Amino acid sequence: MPRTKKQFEEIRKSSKEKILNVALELFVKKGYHATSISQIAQKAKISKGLMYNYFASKEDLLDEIILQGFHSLEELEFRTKRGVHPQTQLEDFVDAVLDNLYSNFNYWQLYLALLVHPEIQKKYEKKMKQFRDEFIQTLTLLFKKLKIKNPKLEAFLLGTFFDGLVLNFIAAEDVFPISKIKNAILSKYIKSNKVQTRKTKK
Amino acid sequence: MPRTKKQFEEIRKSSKEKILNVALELFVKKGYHATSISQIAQKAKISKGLMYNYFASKEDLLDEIILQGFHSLEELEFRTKRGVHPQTQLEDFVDAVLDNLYSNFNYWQLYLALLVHPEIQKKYEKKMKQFRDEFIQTLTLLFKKLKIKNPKLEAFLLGTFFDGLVLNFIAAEDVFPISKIKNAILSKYIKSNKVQTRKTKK
DNA sequence: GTCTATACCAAGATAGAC
DNA sequence: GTCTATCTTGGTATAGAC
Repeated sequence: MPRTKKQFEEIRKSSKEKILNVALELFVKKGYHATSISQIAQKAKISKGLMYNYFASKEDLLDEIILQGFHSLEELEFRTKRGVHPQTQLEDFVDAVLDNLYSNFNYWQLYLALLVHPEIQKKYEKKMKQFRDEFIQTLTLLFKKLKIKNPKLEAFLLGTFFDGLVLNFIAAEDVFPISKIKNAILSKYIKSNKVQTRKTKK
Repeated sequence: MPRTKKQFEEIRKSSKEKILNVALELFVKKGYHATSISQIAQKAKISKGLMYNYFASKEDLLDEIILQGFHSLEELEFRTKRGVHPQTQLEDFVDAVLDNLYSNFNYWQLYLALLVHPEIQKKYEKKMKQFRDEFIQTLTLLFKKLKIKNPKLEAFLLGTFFDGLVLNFIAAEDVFPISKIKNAILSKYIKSNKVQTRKTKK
């Protein structure tokens, strides 16, 4: 019996990757503890036993997913181009964050889920703190260039807002368009009436 | 020595309340699924069996806690005083939210923990949506009075910011003082240079 | 109202066949 | 590499004594 393209594709795709993808999806949707190995195996169409060929334990599976997640999040380009007007730099930065937030949504969601429970958070504390610090630092520098008062506080506030944004995207059914959000943010920091000088990607 | 009805009542209440408090603490710290009945019983210094005298199941316990949480959150006074300058109304509103955020921190944290997992969220969806809608509605009205452009979008943005704030209070070790945060928020919506007209509570 | 003992089950993990 | 069968543990929940 000949196999369809899709079937072939599925067989070809490595089992490990399938497990990782399915596990991420379920961990995000139901939470780590509420998701059982059986559920993951079932959805990935493999046996429970096979799981343990690729991962030493359930926790090990989580670790790999989170590592993978941090890697994706780190693609966020923190460095800002030199020689460009700081106003444009801020715009680029906000663009980059919002883009990343959309394209890596699953990982952001996982990141939040870790963040809300102090005990769980501890394990990945160091990497998370590093990520946050880098974020705040870049933004603070940018605000300084823009001559905004209390640049560090403002950086914290904007970072905080982005966290809330992820949260709301998870919860909300009626989402505000990203371009409106972007412009609303920028207008708070850039006094010019013509904030929207360029088209947003989305 | 015979006990009165009232005394029994009080004993009953105190045990139950102890369970509720301990469970809230553990659910928030470790998460619902990661917390076992044994752990709750141990920390509350009661037996596992007694748990089931007060609550039909672990899930029932969670339900009661969440109900209690919503009740606390609802104490937030959404209605704004009439006859007062809208600028002051906004200030009062922000004050009220920040105060509530501090005094009911545990419940806000629980609220976020529910929010991050779509599957869990579904169960309490209706109550949560109602709470959010009321919040946004009040704020939108206030922004309209203040003649701010896109009042509904701005209300969403500020609500989003508050969500992020809870998240950051959970995660961060170095927290910005509440009065600075308050002033930073207000200065974004009130153009006057003299935002800080009154002392904040904290 | 509170405890101990225990039933029952589902989850994580391993062994060994193919 | 993948499966099925099985072990082991720890969890929820119940029964019954005090």
